[in-house]
Amino acid sequence: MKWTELEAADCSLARALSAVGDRWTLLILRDAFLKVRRFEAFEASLGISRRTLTERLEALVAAGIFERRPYQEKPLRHEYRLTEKGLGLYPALLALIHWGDEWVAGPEGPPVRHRHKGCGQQFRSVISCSECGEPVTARDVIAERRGAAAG
Amino acid sequence: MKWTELEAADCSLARALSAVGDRWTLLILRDAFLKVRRFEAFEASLGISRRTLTERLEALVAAGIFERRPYQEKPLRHEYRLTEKGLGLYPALLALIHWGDEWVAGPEGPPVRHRHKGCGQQFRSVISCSECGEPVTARDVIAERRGAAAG
DNA sequence: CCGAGTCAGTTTACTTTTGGAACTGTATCG
DNA sequence: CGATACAGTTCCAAAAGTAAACTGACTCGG
Repeated sequence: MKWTELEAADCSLARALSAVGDRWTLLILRDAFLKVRRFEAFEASLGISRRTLTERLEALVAAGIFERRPYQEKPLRHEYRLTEKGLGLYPALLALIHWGDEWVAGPEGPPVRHRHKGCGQQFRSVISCSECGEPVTARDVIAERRGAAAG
Repeated sequence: MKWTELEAADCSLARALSAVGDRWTLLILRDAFLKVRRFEAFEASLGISRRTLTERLEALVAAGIFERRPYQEKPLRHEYRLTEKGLGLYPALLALIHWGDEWVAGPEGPPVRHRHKGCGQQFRSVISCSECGEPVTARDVIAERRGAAAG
């Protein structure tokens, strides 16, 4: 199977992954959420090869997750900024980070804490139900395929 | 950079990705949450090459995300089941799926809907603050590095 | 004006990973 | 006995990734 085929799959996860389901891509997004915007800054922060970085940035722009916009002329230089679509990935990143905090953190605990501007507290992300507001785990959910019910 | 180095990074996302940050791995997990457990079943469902599937399953077992347990003797056969650590990835998967639903679904809308056993309703996942319960977006969060504050 | 430095890539040569198909080995079924 | 099921393993070619050097527009200091 090729990754272009995945895009056409009738599965939101497969489609999401065809856009961002790659090791480097997710790390690039992490940096983007930490305000990294320029080619050299991504390279320095990640240790990614320049060729691969070029490819990933192009793909993310093509996917509408980054916007490539000039930040100076003479010489013309561009920076990469998250679009609304890109910002929408934040919950997924946060969920992954908090899984990492819980299951694979070192002895010193999570390296980064997150503070909620709204209430001023350090927090963990909680996934909850849009309808009743209760927290949701894998065991609380039934997946139903369009049309018929399914496991 | 090699992916073994990533594991040692002082970043929960990097560590999480060193375990599951790969296109196939996430799709394997999707199937696992849909009760797929056997080698041939994963292969048929995914269209992954047998070699790559073998590798990924071994890595997931080594990471403690899958447990490999016999389901028959004569001939001895094993199945792959999610551990608690693996089940803990559900919020991240769900967040990614709902991002896919919102941003990359086809004209017919999301292929799979999720129903909450607790309240019986179809729902979307909402990421919220563990302290105040309010929904959280990228703009509501300040990341603070261990020790000192940071952007 | 010259040489060094900055930034964003592109090119080249080499290594690693992946895909796909065939092969292995145990066991059951008819 | 031959066919089928299952879970891999092995082989080779193709694709993707790496590091390092190169390009090209421009700025700055002297």
